[in-house]
This record gives sequence, C-alpha cells and structure tokens, in this order.
Amino acid sequence: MDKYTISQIASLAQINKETIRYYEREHLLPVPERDERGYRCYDGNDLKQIHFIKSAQGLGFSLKEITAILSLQETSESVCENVQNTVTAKLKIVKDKISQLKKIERALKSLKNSCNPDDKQCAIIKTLEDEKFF
Amino acid sequence: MDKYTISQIASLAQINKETIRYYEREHLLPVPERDERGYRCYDGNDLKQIHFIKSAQGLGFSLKEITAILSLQETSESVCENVQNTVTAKLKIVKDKISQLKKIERALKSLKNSCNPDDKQCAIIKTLEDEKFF
DNA sequence: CCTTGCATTGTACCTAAGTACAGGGCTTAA
DNA sequence: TTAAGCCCTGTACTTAGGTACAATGCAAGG
Repeated sequence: MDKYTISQIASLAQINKETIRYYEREHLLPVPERDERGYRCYDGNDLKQIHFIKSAQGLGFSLKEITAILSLQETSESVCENVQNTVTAKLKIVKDKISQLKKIERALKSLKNSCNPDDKQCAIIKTLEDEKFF
Repeated sequence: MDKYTISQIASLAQINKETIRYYEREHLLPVPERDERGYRCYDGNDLKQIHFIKSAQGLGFSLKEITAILSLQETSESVCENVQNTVTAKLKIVKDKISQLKKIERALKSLKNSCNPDDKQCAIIKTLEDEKFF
C-alpha cells in the first residue's frame, strides 16, 4: 500500500494538516503508525476515510454523527442486533435527506422555468408551498 | 392570514426565540411588522421560511448559502439571466448531494445485510470501496 | 397599585469545527 | 556547519451558529 506523510495526505485530500491532527484527536481518524523519525504515516485507506468525512459533512452530518457511522465498522463482531438498529436508523435519516433534497430540486427547477420579469410573485416560496415542502 | 408573536412562532417552529431574532439580524428572515406595542408580528409565510431554513441547514447548506437561495426570490424582476445561472448552479449542488446520499444509502443497506459475526472484515469501508464512493 | 408575564434591546457567553503559532527536533543540500 | 524544510507537541485563536442574560417597558388581573 502507498504511504504518505501528513503534508502529502493533506494535499491529496485538499485539507489542512492541522485538521488531520484535529481529526486524530477527535477519533475520526485512527491513530497512525509512526516512521523511524516519529512522523505520522498514512495510506490509501486513511485518504478514503478523510474523503468520506468531508462528504458526509457536506451532507449535513456532524463530526459526532460521522464518528458514530465510522465506529460501526468495529462493532460488527459484537452484538449484531445493535448494529442492525443503528444502521437502520442512519438509513432512515439518509432517505429523509434524499427526499428533502428532491423537493428542493423540484422547487429550483420550477423556479428556473418561472423566471419571468412579469411575475411579481415570490416564485420559490410559491413553489415550495405547492410542494408542501415545509 | 394568521398572526403570531415571537413566542408563538418559536414554539410552532420548535426553535428558540433568540434564534429568530438572530435570523432577523442575519437577514434570513424579513424585518417583521410591529404591532401597536412594538412587538414583532409573524405569519404563516415566516413559519414556512423558518422550516425551510432548518431543512436546508440539515442538508448541509450554511446560513450564508441559504440566504443566497432565499434572495433569489427578490431578484426575479431584475436580470433574469443571472437568476437562471444561480439557480442552475444550486441545482447542480443539490443533484450532487442527492447522488452522494444515494451512495451512502447503498453502503448502509449493504452493511446491514453483511452484519455477520463471522465476518471479521470492515464491512462499511469494504462496501464503500466497492461503490467507488470516495 | 403592584406583581406577572410578555415583549424590547444590547451584550456576553457557549459549542463545534477548525486554524495558527510558538518552541523545538531531525535531515539534507550548499 | 548552518540554514531550509520537513515534522513534532501544546496551546491559543477564530468563525459560525446560536443561547442566555441584564436591564427595561407595557398592560392586564387580583
């Protein structure tokens, strides 16, 4: 597997070095191996995990929630039922988010079509009302 | 239209009163009418707008971005082309978010099925690799 | 008439999520 | 052999997004 220093992985992940150390402190990233000089050693899995964190964050998950999702990994050999329940709960959140985003999508599409100087009404609010978005 | 005091709308929207005043300061809510006593007067549209803000926030939009989306309303009588472009850009963001959430959804579903005490491998990371999630 | 309860403004405080910097240690290239 | 350029730890600072007072005002009921 490929090995990176903290600067390398930071640049690959488009993220600040300090943020990586912060994620380590907050247990969002595993404690990394160290080389002979005491430098942190990262690999492709770490890079993937950072990408995952940033993705999930952009979708409105807090670092705390992301930690919870990631920690599901380690529990797979423990009580299976708990994992099932947790995953099912996360799945519901994700599905709800998808359906909300689809409503926003429809509202924006409709707004785009309704863009018309003659129309004095608030198109987006109107659209969202039609959608029963709220 | 129905009229609410700040306490009433706060309770209807399940949000702190101070947050409503904060949104007013930050221009996320319009400056409200005042009654004879100088109290803020809200209506159903304000309630909808608050719900919209909370929704969008839960989907990873910052208050700044939400302000931008909401302000599209007022620009409909100005340069139409700008609005088109802005809406198209927002639409892309929304579509990307939907597709990312669908990947997470698939990953979680697959994790749910793979929950198995015999399986020592990290199911979620494995799934996400398969999905080319990152 | 005064307490209760709601509102007002203004300011200060809080948490989450970083970001920056000081003070120090190796290693390599000039 | 010393300066540049990495890394380390630890602590302090910052920004976004709220929350919580303090100090005050008005109006209705006991």
